[in-house]
Amino acid sequence: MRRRLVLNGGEDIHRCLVCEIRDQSVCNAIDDNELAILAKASKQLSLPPATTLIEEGSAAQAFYNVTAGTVKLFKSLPDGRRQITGFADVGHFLGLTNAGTYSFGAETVNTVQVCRFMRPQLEILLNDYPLFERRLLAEVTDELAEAQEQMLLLGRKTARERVASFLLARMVHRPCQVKGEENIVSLPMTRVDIADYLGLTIETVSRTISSLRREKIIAGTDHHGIRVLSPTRLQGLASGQEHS
Amino acid sequence: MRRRLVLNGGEDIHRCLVCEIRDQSVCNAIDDNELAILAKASKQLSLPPATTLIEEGSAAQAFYNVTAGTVKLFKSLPDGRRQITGFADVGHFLGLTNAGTYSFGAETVNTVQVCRFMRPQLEILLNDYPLFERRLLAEVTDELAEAQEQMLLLGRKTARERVASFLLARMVHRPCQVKGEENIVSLPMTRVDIADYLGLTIETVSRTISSLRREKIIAGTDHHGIRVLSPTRLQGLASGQEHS
DNA sequence: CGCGCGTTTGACGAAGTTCAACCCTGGTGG
DNA sequence: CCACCAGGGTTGAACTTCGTCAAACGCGCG
Repeated sequence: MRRRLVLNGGEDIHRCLVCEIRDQSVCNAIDDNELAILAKASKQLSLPPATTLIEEGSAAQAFYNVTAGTVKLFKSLPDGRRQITGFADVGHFLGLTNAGTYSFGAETVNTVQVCRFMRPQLEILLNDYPLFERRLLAEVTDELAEAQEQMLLLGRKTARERVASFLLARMVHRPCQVKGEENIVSLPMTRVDIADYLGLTIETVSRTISSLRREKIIAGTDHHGIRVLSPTRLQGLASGQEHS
Repeated sequence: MRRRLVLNGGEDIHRCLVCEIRDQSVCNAIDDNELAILAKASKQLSLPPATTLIEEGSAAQAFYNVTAGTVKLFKSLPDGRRQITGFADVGHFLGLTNAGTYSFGAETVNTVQVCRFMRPQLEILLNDYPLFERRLLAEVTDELAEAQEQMLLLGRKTARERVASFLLARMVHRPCQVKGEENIVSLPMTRVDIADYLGLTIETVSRTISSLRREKIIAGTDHHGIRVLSPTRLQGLASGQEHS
């Protein structure tokens, strides 16, 4: 069953070997001395902002691993209403599906680098490397837990709670490494994207952020960066402990 | 690596062998002549309505496969607001998680039969039967797609569209087999559960159903059964094509 | 019979959307 | 070099949908 792929050059294996985010992603399930196979199975792409990676309803042909930047995943209604179901950033994969077609769309938010695996290659990896499959199962299970948390947000939280949850999640999940700048939240996406992610309108998002700013819970650096002044109060807001 | 479990009786293997819903579930990944191992790894439980299967935040010790009835999965906020993230019925599993604790709760809706796998046993099955793991990956991937669809509903659909989507999903996904009763939707759960699933209040759910009834799109049999008179119009409503 | 639970219906109010105007910033071209 | 323009963001006022509160209904069960 195991099929060996022949290595045709030195640069391919080099790519995966020096990949800085390998141990953040599913690729860390492949052994160091087998990286040639991984490198051969995938192709690295660099994509400008607002590039469509996946067209909703199109044939499922590829699987992507994000190595730089942020990709938004979404579903739409015929009349154009859109719900962003998640942001895939460094270390996350996208494009897994059982059906023959994608049930969702994907578009780059900023400049993005991905490794693309065509479906047959992915199948081979799954078959040959049990650890890879296990790691993928773990990853999908995590995604599902996140999706459930988001359903709670969309179904039961107020606008304030949604925005607070969003900022908090981005703060803890993607901390700014710069010393003394720990509580800076980076928001590469536009207000439209945030609104479509939180199930609100851009006006409500804008008003809510302004309101949090007036209350000194956050402070704006610019439109794509926010400093959290009181993580505690933000946490309280996010879990709905404002009035109780 | 493969560990053989010893069979200690005839009835255990019999249970899985005669299991009528096996090929609807992850268990169909296990070969007929290996069913003894499956039977040994699991225990069948019968549970009355409103039984807590999983306590939110408790230690993750077991994995369940539903063989009869319906289980609701949910997440809650400290003040009691609740979001039902899905209903697991015949053939579906529940209880998979990466973390050591469950991030969600689970409770039976009606009388339920489950097969319970303790975590160590599940690990063994995953390690020894690649097909089982593959099947589970497929199942979780499907769950994720469903979750995304539900996010679209919760974030972007109106009350009418939500109720229509819900009824339609239950109709196509769980057709009534009785001849001449094809368009009967069974609703084992209460209005509270429906509301908590759709991100609405019981009053709004009730009003919306009444409204659909007045418009002759559906007809009520009793409170836990509804006949769909016009699947086409329901479909139109569900996808938001009312005004366009 | 009467109690309790789940459901339905109505009147009212609040949260968030819609519509519209305005502002700010960065890029382009005269 | 600066004016203009376009796209994203903010703010305000009116409106709509859905939630809240309250009352009544119906059904099953002790």
